[in-house]
Amino acid sequence: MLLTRKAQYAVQALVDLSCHSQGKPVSLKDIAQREGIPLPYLEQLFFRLKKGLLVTAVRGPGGGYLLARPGSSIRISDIIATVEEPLRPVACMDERKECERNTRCSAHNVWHDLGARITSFLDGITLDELVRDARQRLRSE
Amino acid sequence: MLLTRKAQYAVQALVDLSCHSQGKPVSLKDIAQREGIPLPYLEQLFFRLKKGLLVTAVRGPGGGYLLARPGSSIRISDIIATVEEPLRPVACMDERKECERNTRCSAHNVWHDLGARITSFLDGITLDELVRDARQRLRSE
DNA sequence: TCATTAGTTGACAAATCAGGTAGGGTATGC
DNA sequence: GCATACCCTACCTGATTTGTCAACTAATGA
Repeated sequence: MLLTRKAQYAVQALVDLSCHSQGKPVSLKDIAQREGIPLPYLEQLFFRLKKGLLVTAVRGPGGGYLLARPGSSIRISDIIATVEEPLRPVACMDERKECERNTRCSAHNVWHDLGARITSFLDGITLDELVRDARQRLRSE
Repeated sequence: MLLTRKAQYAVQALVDLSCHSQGKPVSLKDIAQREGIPLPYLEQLFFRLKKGLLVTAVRGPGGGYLLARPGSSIRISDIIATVEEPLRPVACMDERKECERNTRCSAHNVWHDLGARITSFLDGITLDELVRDARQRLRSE
């Protein structure tokens, strides 16, 4: 599996946040309830999202989180990169330590190209696009 | 990670087999040595590959495995599908049991489209193409 | 000022899964 | 009849993911 729940949760939560914000902070409690995500787990995720400068926190009563920048400038790949380890189609594609069989691996190019396609696909979708989708779905129900 | 070692090993092993066969069976021992794959693990894989009708076995001394059909008709996606569980970009894309949040999941379409792209990419590459690559690499060394 | 809301942070437990091992078997050719 | 090589199942183990707990800090409103 390419993406773990972490990434799914993060994307869903940010769509939810964006949908329900209207300029005001949204509490994790609300997001957790609406999206069916365990609250403490969501807290961990938003801790990372904040460090990754995708959201800002507002403390105290009526507080919550806000998008740190417009949803049109947040790509799905940004979200994923913030909460997960770097994506890789196969184990040996890890950039940090070069695959010891790289040179002889007959399929190396395949994995490499596959990774590039995945990345470019996720680069091409913004949070706003998902929000629009979600709004449409809500309306049509 | 999208693909496990199982898939990598299987692809590599079949390329190796195809490269070294010349109509005669190739033993797993040889493949294991050349490719650096644990022999008992390779046996497990080829058990599946045989059930998946990608290879045929020849028993006894001088035996080994043969491709069950021409490498030009074996797609990378065939190999992967045979040894691994169905590919899925995220956990909830499992076809067997429908994701309970499918309907509300704001990112569902993204995961779905991503999966389709990955599959079509791997559908488009045949074993023979990899074999040609591998031969070229051997020659240029 | 004090109760309440809500984010902060680290430790840790449960579950899952990849990767590999063990250890039998069975067919074949010499 | 024995060495070779495939056949098949069951199991182990360590890493990772997922989720929980608990104690804390900060901000706000009554």
